[in-house]
Amino acid sequence: MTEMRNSTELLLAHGISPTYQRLQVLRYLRHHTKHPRAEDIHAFMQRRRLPLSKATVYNVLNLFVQKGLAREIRTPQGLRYDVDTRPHGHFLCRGCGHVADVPAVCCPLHLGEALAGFQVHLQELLYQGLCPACQ
Amino acid sequence: MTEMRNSTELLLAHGISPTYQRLQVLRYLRHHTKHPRAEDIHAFMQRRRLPLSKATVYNVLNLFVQKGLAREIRTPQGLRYDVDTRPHGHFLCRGCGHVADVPAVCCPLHLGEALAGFQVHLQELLYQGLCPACQ
DNA sequence: ATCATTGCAAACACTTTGCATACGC
DNA sequence: GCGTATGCAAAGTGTTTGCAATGAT
Repeated sequence: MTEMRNSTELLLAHGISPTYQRLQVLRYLRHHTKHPRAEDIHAFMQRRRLPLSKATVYNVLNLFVQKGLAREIRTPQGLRYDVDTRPHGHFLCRGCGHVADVPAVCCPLHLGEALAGFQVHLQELLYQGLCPACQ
Repeated sequence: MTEMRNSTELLLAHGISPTYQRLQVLRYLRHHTKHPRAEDIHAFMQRRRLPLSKATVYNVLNLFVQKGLAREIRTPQGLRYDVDTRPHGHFLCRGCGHVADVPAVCCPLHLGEALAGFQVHLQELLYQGLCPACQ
């Protein structure tokens, strides 16, 4: 991913004080585009012997979501995280478990008369099936 | 809901033997359009003193999903169930927790070139926000 | 009699929380 | 030094599972 700004600035811009652990999590999210689960992040840090407990991973991720820096992807295998908060959907392959991005084109934020009077704050679009490699 | 066929026939048509408990769950789903959680179904049966354990509720719901008789709706508050398996989305109100249906018009099953080569088996579309009554 | 279904309770996975320690301005 | 963040372990939640009892054909 092209880093438009460095991760410290990104945290500050979202009103989050840039601690060591938060930076590690953010950097992981920005460089690993596989939509990881909390467990993946924790395991990675453990492997690298970076200090970051599981509780902190969850705390940090929830903080990011709350501050609008990341979003959750609800899959049958639990929550995954994505630093790309622009409207777009996801495709979950039932074969390999990989989660791919789906362009926003496919998920209209504007509902037209279908939901007139409803205030939409968030949309989640998840496709499930088989990716080319798993068919 | 208009019962096109009775619930026993519906079970049989999906290759499910129509036991008492399965019929109760199916009837509940067909008559309560609020997209209930497993817990709601269990609580309802308890109140009515109908014999149906929590484990059986989960077993039956999973069986229905597996047999294509119902679908899961993944919300921040857990799984909800819907007997309407036709493609359509849902709107979750963050105020009252109500889940409303969103017409299929808004959720294209055909992805065009966006996901060419991917086999789509299932799509889930969830909007979150505030319903007219909660604004 | 046999096979499927149910119910209970225990197990389970994932996430959150309480509280003491450690850190940073 | 004080307010905040972290880490550990325990608690919580929603769901699944093992197994014995029950029910149906």
